[in-house]
Amino acid sequence: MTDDPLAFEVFNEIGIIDQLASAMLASVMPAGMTQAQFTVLNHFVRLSVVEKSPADLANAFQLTRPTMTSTLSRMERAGLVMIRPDPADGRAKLVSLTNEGRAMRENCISALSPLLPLINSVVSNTELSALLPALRKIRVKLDALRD
Amino acid sequence: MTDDPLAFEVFNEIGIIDQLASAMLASVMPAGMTQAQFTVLNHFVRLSVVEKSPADLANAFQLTRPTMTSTLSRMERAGLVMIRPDPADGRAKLVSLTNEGRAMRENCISALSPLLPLINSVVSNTELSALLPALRKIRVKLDALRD
DNA sequence: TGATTTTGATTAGATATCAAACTATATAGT
DNA sequence: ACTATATAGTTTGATATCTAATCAAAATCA
Repeated sequence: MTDDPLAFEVFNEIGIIDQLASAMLASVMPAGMTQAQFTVLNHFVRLSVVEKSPADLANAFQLTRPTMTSTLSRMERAGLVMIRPDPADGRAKLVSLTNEGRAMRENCISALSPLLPLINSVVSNTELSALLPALRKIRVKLDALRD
Repeated sequence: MTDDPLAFEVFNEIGIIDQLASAMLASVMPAGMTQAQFTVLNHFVRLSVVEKSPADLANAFQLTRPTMTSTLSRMERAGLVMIRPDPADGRAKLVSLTNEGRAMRENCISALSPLLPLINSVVSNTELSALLPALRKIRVKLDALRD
């Protein structure tokens, strides 16, 4: 059906899967919540981060600083994060979660859990385990290539 | 490091890979060209499609019709496609490639080819072959889930 | 036939994303 | 110290994407 190079076919499948998975995720999220914002909330909680600069956050997610500025502004407006000037660096700022942000993260986690059985009905954990190391390796190397 | 459900980790890796791969792709594309538009050009050429409605295109790429309207408008403005009313259905339209569109697709293909050796330096074709069937299966089943 | 529902395309309004350009502060180099 | 360079954040302007709402035409059905 296609005579694309193998790599392009693989990346094409990956793109479609990402799109479908993101759509599923978005459809169960609390109103107003997005994947980008959830990722930020989750980062703080999972890594027990207290304060982090927008630039560090952008780096952590492989996003540009303008993108992070934009997402953080929305989150601040929604009361999910607090942003203050960095006392040690006149250029920088420091972002931290509010209680509301932590609560919203909990809501998201709860909202996400019904997805798991659905996904497991589609792919077994065995298959996922087989996939994960290969994907991780590709991600790491692809990331390293950006130079 | 994480105790996320396996599925979330896999989808997370897939998301990052998609982002990195898309960025690589975008960086070599001819000026003004985007992945979304290339996908449309490629679809017409690869499947030898002559004319197709925006709705059919949207379906083919799992996109909403408004998204397709938007992309097609830009492509029409850029002279890459022609859009005419469907004589057989008063609601519908028919999209076809212009010569300029075909030429642009060729340019994109040429621009993309230098990426292959780069990618192959990161993942072998053996690994890609191993991955493809599993990814394809997940994509198909995930797609079928949208109901 | 006439009313209801479905479908195709668009518009409006939102978020996410990027690159390029700008401002302000910090760091490095001479 | 002074200049040049690098870094942090933002603004601007673009594309892609979504949902919700609208309009027109087709298909269904009663």
